[in-house]
Amino acid sequence: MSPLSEEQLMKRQEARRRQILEAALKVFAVRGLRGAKMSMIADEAKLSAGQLYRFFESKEELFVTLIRQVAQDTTREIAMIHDLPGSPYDKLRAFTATILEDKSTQYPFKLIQHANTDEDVPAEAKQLLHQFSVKRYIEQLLPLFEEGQRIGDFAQDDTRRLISAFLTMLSALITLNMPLDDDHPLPNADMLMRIVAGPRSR
Amino acid sequence: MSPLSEEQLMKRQEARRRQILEAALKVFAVRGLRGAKMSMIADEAKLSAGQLYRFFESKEELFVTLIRQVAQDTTREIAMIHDLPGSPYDKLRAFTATILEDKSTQYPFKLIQHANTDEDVPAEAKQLLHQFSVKRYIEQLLPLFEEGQRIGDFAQDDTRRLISAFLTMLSALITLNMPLDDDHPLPNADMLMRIVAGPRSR
Amino acid sequence: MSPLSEEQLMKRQEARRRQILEAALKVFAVRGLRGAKMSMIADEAKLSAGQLYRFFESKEELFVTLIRQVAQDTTREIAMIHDLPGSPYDKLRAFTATILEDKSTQYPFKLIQHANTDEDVPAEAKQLLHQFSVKRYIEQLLPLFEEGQRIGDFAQDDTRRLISAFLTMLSALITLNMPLDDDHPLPNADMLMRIVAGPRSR
Amino acid sequence: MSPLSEEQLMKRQEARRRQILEAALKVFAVRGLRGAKMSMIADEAKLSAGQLYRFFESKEELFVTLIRQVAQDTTREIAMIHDLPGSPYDKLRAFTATILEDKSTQYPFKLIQHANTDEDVPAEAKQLLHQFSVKRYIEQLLPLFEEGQRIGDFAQDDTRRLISAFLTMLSALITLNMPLDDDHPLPNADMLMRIVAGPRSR
DNA sequence: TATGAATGAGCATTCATTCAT
DNA sequence: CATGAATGAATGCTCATTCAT
Repeated sequence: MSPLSEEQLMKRQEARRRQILEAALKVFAVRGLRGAKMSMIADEAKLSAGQLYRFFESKEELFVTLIRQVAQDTTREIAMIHDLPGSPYDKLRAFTATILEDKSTQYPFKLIQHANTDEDVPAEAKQLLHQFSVKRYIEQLLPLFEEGQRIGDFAQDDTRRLISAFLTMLSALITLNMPLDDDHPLPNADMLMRIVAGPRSR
Repeated sequence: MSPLSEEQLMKRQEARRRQILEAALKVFAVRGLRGAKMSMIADEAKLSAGQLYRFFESKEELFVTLIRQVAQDTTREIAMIHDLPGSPYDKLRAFTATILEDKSTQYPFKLIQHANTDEDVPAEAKQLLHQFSVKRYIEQLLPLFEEGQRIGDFAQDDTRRLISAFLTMLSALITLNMPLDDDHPLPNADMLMRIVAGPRSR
Repeated sequence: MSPLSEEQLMKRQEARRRQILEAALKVFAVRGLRGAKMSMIADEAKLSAGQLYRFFESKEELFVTLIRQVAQDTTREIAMIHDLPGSPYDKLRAFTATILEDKSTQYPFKLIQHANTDEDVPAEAKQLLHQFSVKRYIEQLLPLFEEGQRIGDFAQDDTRRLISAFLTMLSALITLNMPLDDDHPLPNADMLMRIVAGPRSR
Repeated sequence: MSPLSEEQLMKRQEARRRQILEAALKVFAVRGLRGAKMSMIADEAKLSAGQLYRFFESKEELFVTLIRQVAQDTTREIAMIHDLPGSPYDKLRAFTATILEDKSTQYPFKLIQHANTDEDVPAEAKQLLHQFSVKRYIEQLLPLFEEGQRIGDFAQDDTRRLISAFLTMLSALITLNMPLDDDHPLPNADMLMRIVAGPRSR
């Protein structure tokens, strides 16, 4: 008989699995599918490379699993925007600021970027993202943006297109990750909100 | 023996070198440092793989050389903004639109993005970019932005910071290259100009 | 502490050991030395992989042990031929038919084939087989064949050579296991007996 | 320009390719698909492992290519039986003797055996063999056997089944390759012909 | 000098064997 | 003792770089 109860084993398995996914998220987010080495993920997760294969059949499966999870997580993350206080503008601004400031929040977005732009990303991963993340984000944010437009705080563009533009810029900004120039920080949430608010009339 | 004069030889050498750099630009821009294979660059340049090594010691040196050249080229490219017609806003908008529409103009920017975000990019390349390209861009655009701010068309942020933000977003947008969502196109020049124009007062 | 007496323990040990050998026989017979995975043997024996190593130092030792045991078992198996009814021809034919029809009887023969033909089989195993199994089989079958020859049912070849040829063909047939062609079954016992009976005079 | 003419290059390529196939035949025949290491094939062909991949995409493709070629070669080999002198029995006996004596003729047969019995052999290879080799062999030998039966030299079994049995035994014998016992050689052609001739009436 | 063939180091993956629990 | 998790050596395959021709 095993010295650990079935339940304990399951828990440990699950913990280990999460540990790997967390490590893989960091490494894949930073280095992309090709740049990430299984050994790096193993190191980051503090286990041997061989162990990874007890949980995931291949590097590719690990990547796709991560994409799947990230699609879920970010959906949940975005859902929380509605609970923030204030007007639609305030909510979106606060949400944006949080993402731009919190490094760990950025990993998922960076991973998504890599999945969208890297070569040799399995088609399944690209599919997953388009079907389950971006489109869903737009639908999630639709009420907020419509309200923002209704009360005149948001630009009067086509709503879905406005959301898409905003997400694109936010995503790009996160991926960029590094200020182009040491003396000047990355654009902040206020800068980004100009996209949404629309231009000052000149 | 040689049917070519010394001078002709030099010319051929130089042409060959430029040919390689041009090919490398395309391939590195699209696939990044790791994704680009020397064989792809050789194919694109219509040369044998061995020839690359007569001009560049290694893939890495080729990459760094390219970065160095691109830093120069883009400086020249940006300088041309001053010759465009109209107000500072008009000039910047036209410049932005051109870049977003013309694929070949995008290669240098994509390369710079890769250099900034990819792992394993030689520190020297990152240095080069920070020192000689972005800072220089900012100084180049400074008069234009100051004029734009003076006549009230541009937001009243710290000027250098405003330029930095604009360039970051432009750069990110170019690199992104792919719309996040099939149904919605990339943000266009007008969207991007909202960053510069500043927010509509709410 | 132990709820089992020394003797009971010994018994359990011995049972366990037999259980492993039985499982290993099946797996090695079907997949050969290299194709057999220790985990498959463990599964087949309904034990953990680690347990195998309490009884056998290595995969190789397990294999050699098995060969040793199989050499003994088959000797006993063959001895039973003498108890079959009828003439030497009848006995041999019945024996052959049984082997060709009964899958479980085939495991030992398949294992022997693998041991003889696979690369990387420890020299010790090959030795063992030659010394203790085939030679012994021949000696065991010698009286039967001599009697068969005496009464004119068997071909008048050198007796040992005739036995060797018959065993070789039988062994090969068992190992082959798969008909070369879907539409035609494997040669049966009667076909094989032609070797022993000798050719029809033409 | 290349220092070698196009034609010379092609020739060398082709020679190299044949060199690899020859080496692979030996190694795969002896060790099977799994047991054969690409490095062994490279060694046998006197080139580096990396080179193999300039000619064949993968170990599997190399294996399947070999199977395809062997299916052709053996068909040609067998066709030559009709040119041998004497009666059908004489022809078949001479053919059998040649195969059993000439080691190099045995590689293709051994390879076919491995392809038929090893685990993890690509389905395509198994298909190829059943479709293009065994069935074809039977059809090729059909006239010979029918003639042999007509003149009473061959047993009166179903002709195709008789051929199948003969081929199976021949194939098994070749694969076995090693005499079961040092003191007794492998069955020879005459032994094998007993299958075809049918049993001596007892 | 130009070619592309050859090498070999690097990485994904598998599995015998060990060992913490 | 029993388990199965962990390790690491081995092997298929890729690709930067070198070098014979």
